[in-house]
Amino acid sequence: MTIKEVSEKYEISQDTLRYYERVGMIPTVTRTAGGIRNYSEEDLRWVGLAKCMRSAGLPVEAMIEYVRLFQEGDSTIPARLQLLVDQREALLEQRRQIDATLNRLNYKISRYEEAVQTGVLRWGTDGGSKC
Amino acid sequence: MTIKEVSEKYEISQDTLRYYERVGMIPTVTRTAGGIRNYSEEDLRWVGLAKCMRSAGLPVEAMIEYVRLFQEGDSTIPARLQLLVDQREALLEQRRQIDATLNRLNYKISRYEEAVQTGVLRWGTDGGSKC
DNA sequence: ACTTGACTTGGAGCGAACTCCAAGTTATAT
DNA sequence: ATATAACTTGGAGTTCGCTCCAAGTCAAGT
Repeated sequence: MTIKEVSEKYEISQDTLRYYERVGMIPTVTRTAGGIRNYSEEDLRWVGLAKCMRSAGLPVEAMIEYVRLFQEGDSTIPARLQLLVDQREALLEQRRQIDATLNRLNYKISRYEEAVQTGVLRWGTDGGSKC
Repeated sequence: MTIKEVSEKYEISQDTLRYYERVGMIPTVTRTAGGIRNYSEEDLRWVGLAKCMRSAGLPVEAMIEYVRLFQEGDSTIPARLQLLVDQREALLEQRRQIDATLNRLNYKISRYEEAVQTGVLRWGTDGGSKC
């Protein structure tokens, strides 16, 4: 699969695909004899994983480290597990923050909807929101 | 309340507090006769709101726009409502991404935990994860 | 053989959100 | 009165994650 096709399939720019490879966020991609990228099934799985992690906001650095450990072989399995657990914890924390902010946003939105209806904007000190 | 106290209370650096004010993410803070920041209750509420929104990853630009509309008065209430609704939608989308990534991460973690126990790393094509 | 278009690398540039610095001013403690 | 610490502004610098560019190479069609 060419870089163009991968770019379209995953909605990632060609520049970004090359960047991911360059910094080690995915392992070096298979090439043709002429040196042109020819993504294999496995390459595509790495692209998919990279896209997934980035879309949730996990740092590029974490993926780089994961790929590095992966390439070092089975002895790094415990380290990889630890890394994944750490990143999961980060995502759970991020989700808690989002939920707290959603609560606050929902409260404000309800006040504003009321205001748009009645013309009166009631101002609690923000509903005692925890965030 | 001095900038130092606010910085400690909200765990935001003094530089960041000044930056938020400078770019308009919070309205201009009350000053003493000598020109030193003396955060009022209302100023603190703005700081709290800014911190909340940023901790969830909402763009500084959105808060700047919200503050701008707020200062323009009641005629902007519908616009503010719209802005808040848009930001809520962005957060909900972000949370969906996080959940998809958590699913994938949980799957991988379970495989790795198994591997650490048994010494065998079973490799599905990633559990058919949707992300 | 030649043109056209897609691809290559290396490196520079960019927007977001801080973060740091310099030079000067204000408040506090002796 | 004076040293010291905390504050002020304006602007420069940093990090992250891309994104763009230049100069050159490769591949496909005529």
